Amino acid sequence: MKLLDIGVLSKQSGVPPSTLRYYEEIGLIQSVARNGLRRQFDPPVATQLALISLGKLAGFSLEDIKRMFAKDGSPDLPRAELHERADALDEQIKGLTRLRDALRHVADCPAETHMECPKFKRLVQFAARSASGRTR
Amino acid sequence: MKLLDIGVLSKQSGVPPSTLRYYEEIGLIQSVARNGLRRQFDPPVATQLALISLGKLAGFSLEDIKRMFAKDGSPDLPRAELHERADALDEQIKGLTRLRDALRHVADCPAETHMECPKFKRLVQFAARSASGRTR
DNA sequence: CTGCCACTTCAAGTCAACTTGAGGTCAACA
DNA sequence: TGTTGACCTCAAGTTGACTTGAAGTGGCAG
Repeated sequence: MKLLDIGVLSKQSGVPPSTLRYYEEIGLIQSVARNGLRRQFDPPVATQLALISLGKLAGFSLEDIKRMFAKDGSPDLPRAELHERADALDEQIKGLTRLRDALRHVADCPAETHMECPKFKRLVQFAARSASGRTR
Repeated sequence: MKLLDIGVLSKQSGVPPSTLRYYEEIGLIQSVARNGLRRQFDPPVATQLALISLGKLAGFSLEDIKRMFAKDGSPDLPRAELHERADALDEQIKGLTRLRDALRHVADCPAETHMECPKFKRLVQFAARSASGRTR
């Protein structure tokens, strides 16, 4: 199997080498060899990095993410918890969707006073409610 | 108009008083009066707080959020930028949706080796791609 | 064989977003 | 009138996620 030099992986993934080293230090990813000094990674690490960036996007801490995946990078949670996470994501998606709708409403609504606009308030309160099943 | 004591607002919104003071310090919200020592807030601040928590959920920094809203808390961006933000949210929602789908797939897929499963990889790579229009 | 450059380690620094602690104040209740 | 409790200020501490800097190394290009 062809290995990826840290520099190559970094370029490919957009993640700086310092961050890759940091991720390895905290056990989030693993290098499998060295070429001289240089870390070499298995290609699937690229998928892992994609997963990590998604996890961050979803607001998970690196610790959370670490707990969600085995060292080979494949998800490592009991079925039930996976569904729980997925459900939580659904909630979050709902919140973001309503925030988006609120922004679009504001862009199109001629009213001066959005804080008083019932439609706006409804959108925001609703959105915040579904958002309050918190992650961070 | 009835004002809210910081303690009341805190209880109502779930945001600790220390955080409310901090938010005021950085100019994100404003108290309008004091009762003795105690800060008093206008009720619409509650809506502002909802908006702030949504913004954080979406991965915006407090600085970003501050720039997006006028001091009265109503969104304060040119129309075009509002649409841009909304579009960015759409991208983020797509990413999260695919992450969710990936998690559900894993929960239901009997394969041992998700990192090799083409469906899983496809979901993740796709998701990461739409996520890379970055926010933070 | 000599540079060069991207890597290496390790410690320390940075930034955002809060929280905590010390020492003080006020109003309301017993 | 005195005590209580929730607030006040201001400075310093904390946590997570990195980045930066100093001092060193290894392989490849010329």
